[in-house]
Amino acid sequence: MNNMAQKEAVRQFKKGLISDASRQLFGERCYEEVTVQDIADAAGMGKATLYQYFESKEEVLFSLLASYSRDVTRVLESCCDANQDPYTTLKKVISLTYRLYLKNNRIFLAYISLKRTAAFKREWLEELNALRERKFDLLASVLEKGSEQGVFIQVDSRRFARVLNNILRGFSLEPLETRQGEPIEALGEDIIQSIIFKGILTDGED
Amino acid sequence: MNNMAQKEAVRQFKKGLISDASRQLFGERCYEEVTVQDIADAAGMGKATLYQYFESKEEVLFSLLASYSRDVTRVLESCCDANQDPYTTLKKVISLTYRLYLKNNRIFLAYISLKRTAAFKREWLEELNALRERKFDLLASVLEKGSEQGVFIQVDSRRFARVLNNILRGFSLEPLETRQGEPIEALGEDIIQSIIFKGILTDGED
Amino acid sequence: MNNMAQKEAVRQFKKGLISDASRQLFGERCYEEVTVQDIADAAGMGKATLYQYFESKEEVLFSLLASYSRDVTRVLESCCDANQDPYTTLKKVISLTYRLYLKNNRIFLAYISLKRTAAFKREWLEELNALRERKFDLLASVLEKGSEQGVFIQVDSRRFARVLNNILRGFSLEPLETRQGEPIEALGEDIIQSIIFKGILTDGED
Amino acid sequence: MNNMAQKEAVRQFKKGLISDASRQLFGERCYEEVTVQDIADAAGMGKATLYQYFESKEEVLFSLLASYSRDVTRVLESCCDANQDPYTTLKKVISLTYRLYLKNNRIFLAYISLKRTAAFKREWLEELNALRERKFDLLASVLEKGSEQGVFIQVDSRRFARVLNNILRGFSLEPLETRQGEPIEALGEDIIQSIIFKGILTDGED
DNA sequence: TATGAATGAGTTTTCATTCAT
DNA sequence: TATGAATGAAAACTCATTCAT
Repeated sequence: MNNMAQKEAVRQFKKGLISDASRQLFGERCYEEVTVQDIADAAGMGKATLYQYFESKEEVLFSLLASYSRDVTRVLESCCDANQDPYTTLKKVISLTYRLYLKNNRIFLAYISLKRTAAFKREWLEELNALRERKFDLLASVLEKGSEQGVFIQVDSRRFARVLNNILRGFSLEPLETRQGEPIEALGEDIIQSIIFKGILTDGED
Repeated sequence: MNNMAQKEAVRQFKKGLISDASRQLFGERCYEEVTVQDIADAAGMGKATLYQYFESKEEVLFSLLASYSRDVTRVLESCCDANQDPYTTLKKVISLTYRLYLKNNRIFLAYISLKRTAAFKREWLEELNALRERKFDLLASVLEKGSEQGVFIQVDSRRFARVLNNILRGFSLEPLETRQGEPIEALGEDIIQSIIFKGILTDGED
Repeated sequence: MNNMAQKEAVRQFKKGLISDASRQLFGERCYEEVTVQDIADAAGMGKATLYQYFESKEEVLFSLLASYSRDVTRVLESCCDANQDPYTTLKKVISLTYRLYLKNNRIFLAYISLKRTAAFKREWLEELNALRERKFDLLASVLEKGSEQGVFIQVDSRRFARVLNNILRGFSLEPLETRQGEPIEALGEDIIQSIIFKGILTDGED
Repeated sequence: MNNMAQKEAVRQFKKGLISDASRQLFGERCYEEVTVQDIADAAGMGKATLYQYFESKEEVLFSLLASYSRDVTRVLESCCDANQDPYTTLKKVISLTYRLYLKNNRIFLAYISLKRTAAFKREWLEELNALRERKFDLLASVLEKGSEQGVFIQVDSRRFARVLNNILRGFSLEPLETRQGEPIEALGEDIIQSIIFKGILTDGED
């Protein structure tokens, strides 16, 4: 019978409730400030119930990180599959990646804080590192293709990927730095794209 | 009398001991992981003594942030004063700012977490915001000058400054994201400079 | 109708499954360390099902204690019935009782801890006390018979029974005190019997 | 200056307050039932203060166990030093050891429960094992001397010591088994001594 | 002024028991 | 009847901050 499958579906649905609640909360406040009780309340369940789905508060964060990383990878994969010219591909990559980064900026911050602690399991770290590697592989492949075609400059594509990643990360953190409640006019994607592609010089000086 | 000035000097010296110790510790571990006891030990004094110089752990962080922001401002000011061509000036600005950001990346992270909390006094926030404004003013002035001279592209110089700041911030956080103990070959300043100035396109496409 | 009896038989059978499982577990780990989930798992049923047969974890322990006490009583009764000479009878009593104590030493420990708590029902305590009384009656009767026949020393047979009980209890706890994994050569029953019967003096000093 | 010594003395005094309070509480209720808050309250201090003197609840128990074991050892040493005939010595040993065991019976029980857990540090176990060894050495030496002089029976003195220890332990636990509030007339030491020395047979049967 | 000592508020996690199917 | 899921109560422990000397 598909009783088993249904059970698992329900279970995944409930895990989803917890994930959604925590995603929301971690998006508003930082990891340490959000208590397990908060998450349970927001997910509409008892605190102990949460522990039936996640073994610890850290695992809740991990599941969010993994899901977010998988999203990034998926986005990159679909961009690559599209098989367009490197320039168009990269424009899309930048746009989609930036939006994902922006949405999860506080979770990324929590990751940086927690990954060194003992509570953060080695296997989680390895899974996230693997996803990270995959991300860089995909990013590098796009860049390499562009280099080969003479569209992008010639640089070690791996370093190139790191550069791109760092730039996007930097942009994604800006909203956290500026005072909440005083929303600065968002930095349009156009300017980001422009800088990345063309730099700030008007002309080939240097 | 001179006695008063001397006392104040001693006081500032002791505050400096605490600042130095905490700068060191916050550079190694994240804000939450460093205890007040750790700082007091590293500063060579009792825990209670620390509270004679700073009203709270948060104020210690604030003082570090303020000092670091003032350093950035000072760097920018000296670059501007040098009165060189915009391109040379900006190269220096990027190099020096990036280094300061890199050195204080963990402190910046703590700032993001804490600035919204009640423990972080409004007046501190205002002081830091003022320093931030000053930084952007200086950055924008450099960029504007370059734009006027036709060396840099024409963009709202304020947005331009934010772009630059975000990019440098992004690069400065990379060491925190990569797995400790597996030191990646650092991303040279040259590539950062190159991207910022010239972008990644080989040629004026788009 | 027979249906009723059969139902009750099934019920008793299931209770037996739980008892057997818990006896096994309480023999390996202490009461607090064994969870209700552990017992249910070992008994091959759901946790909630267990509560259809026992009202609480404490009652599971109680049933074990009662069963064990009844075993002791039964052993004593059979020894007395055998109608052998007091010395032979007592030797058998000591041997069999010691073995039962040894096997249930951890359960006895749990009993001591729990019997004062509110969760341990007064009626259970009374039932166990009654069984205890019965045990002492039987023990005392054996000893008294021996005293009357001049084989055993003359002491208040009730106190005598307590002495015997305490000595056997003491021996039965030794395996719990010694470091697990470093199994000491077990203290043979012979030496226990010898001490109890003849003491440690070679000769009637004092 | 003896400032340092005085500080240490005060510290030891405070540790003593905690030890005394916990000894009292662990004597009344079992280890699990006594909370850290209970101990702190009884010692007249805050919960966190207790953690300045002991690193964990387990360490409080350990210190009690160690102190009690040292007491036993000290008693045995003083008995041996007295250099009296083995019989007199052993009588004293039994009497004093029994009293110490009786006083600490519930703590001993807690030890049995906890020693296998991870929270109970290996070094504590080793220290207690060493004290235990020392106890058996002393006990064995008394018994051996008696055996050599032909006063006590000839048995491997080490096994002999274990026998004695087990018997005394058994007696010491009786008060825990009987229903509190219904104090049975205590089993006099005379009968314990008598059994140990002369056994229960009137005469050399077997 | 300098400081060790004291502390309460707060957090994660476990587990026996009940509920809903 | 059988059971997985839900849960509140409880407990150990930490740490920034204050107190007393």
